[in-house]
Amino acid sequence: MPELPEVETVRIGLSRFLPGRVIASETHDWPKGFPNADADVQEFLIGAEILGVKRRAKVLIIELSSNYSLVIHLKMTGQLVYVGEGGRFGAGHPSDSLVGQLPDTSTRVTLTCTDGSRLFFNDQRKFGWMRLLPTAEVPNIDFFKKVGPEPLADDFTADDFRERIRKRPNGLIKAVLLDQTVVAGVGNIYADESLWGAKIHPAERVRNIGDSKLNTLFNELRAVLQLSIDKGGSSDKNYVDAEGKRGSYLSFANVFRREGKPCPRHPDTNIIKTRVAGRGTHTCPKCQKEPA
DNA sequence: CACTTGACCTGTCCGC
DNA sequence: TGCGGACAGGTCAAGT
Repeated sequence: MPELPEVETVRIGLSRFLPGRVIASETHDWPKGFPNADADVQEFLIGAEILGVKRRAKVLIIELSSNYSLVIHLKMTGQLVYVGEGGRFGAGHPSDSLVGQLPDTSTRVTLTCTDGSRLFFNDQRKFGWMRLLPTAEVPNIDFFKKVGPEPLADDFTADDFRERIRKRPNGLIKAVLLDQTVVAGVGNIYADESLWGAKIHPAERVRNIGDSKLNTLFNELRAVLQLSIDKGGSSDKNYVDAEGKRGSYLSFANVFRREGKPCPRHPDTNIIKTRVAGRGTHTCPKCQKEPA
């Protein structure tokens, strides 16, 4: 579920709560998702102070004073929820929250700090993972060696974007956008939203898309990602931020999960849902012309 | 090599 | 109400 804006929203939240806290204990029952040896956990996690929380692509990195880091991928249904010593932080309207009392049946890992606050790693579908690694080795994991540039980085330009996209001339543009080695952090929601913004059909081959369209796509992608971060990400079923709260981006979405509703540009034309590159795909048949 | 498809899991929703 | 099948926001491995 979580794409770049959701993971970034979690990072921002965790950065407010975690630094300075010291990990007192850890429990998990999930050898596949968190396979580190108990001895490493004892030596490098327990007693360590949390220094900071970083993000690269859709991966979170919690840096520890032991010179180790927790590296976490939420995949489709992962959540990282922090519960302060006095209970949940930021308890707003119940409708803001998608999680109840924790731990629950989806809780895979629980970290307890010396002040009694806790961090829960929940993951209903168990696709996510967590690794305790030496901080110096984090950039060397396979995923980071292959992953593309951050689309919101100041030095990432439209020229860079086109150059990377054009290395895959025969690819469907949506499949290329979703490929993490081309650009980091784009998933199904923001692929559909940015392609609608640029009026490009997701099944169009890259070689059939002109430079000006790719430039528009670059601008739309960055705008959509930034807007979603500003709105706290997209919550459909599972995603919540570090306080267990929903994000509101989907109420601003133009096509995603809006099948059967009118296209914002064409009130007389309804959004349709199809399948492109093996993924559910939302388009306006009027402004995104299907390739011949 | 470039591209596509299925597998990994669990839960939910939809049609019969 | 019960049951089977399709589907869900991500990545990899294996297939063509």
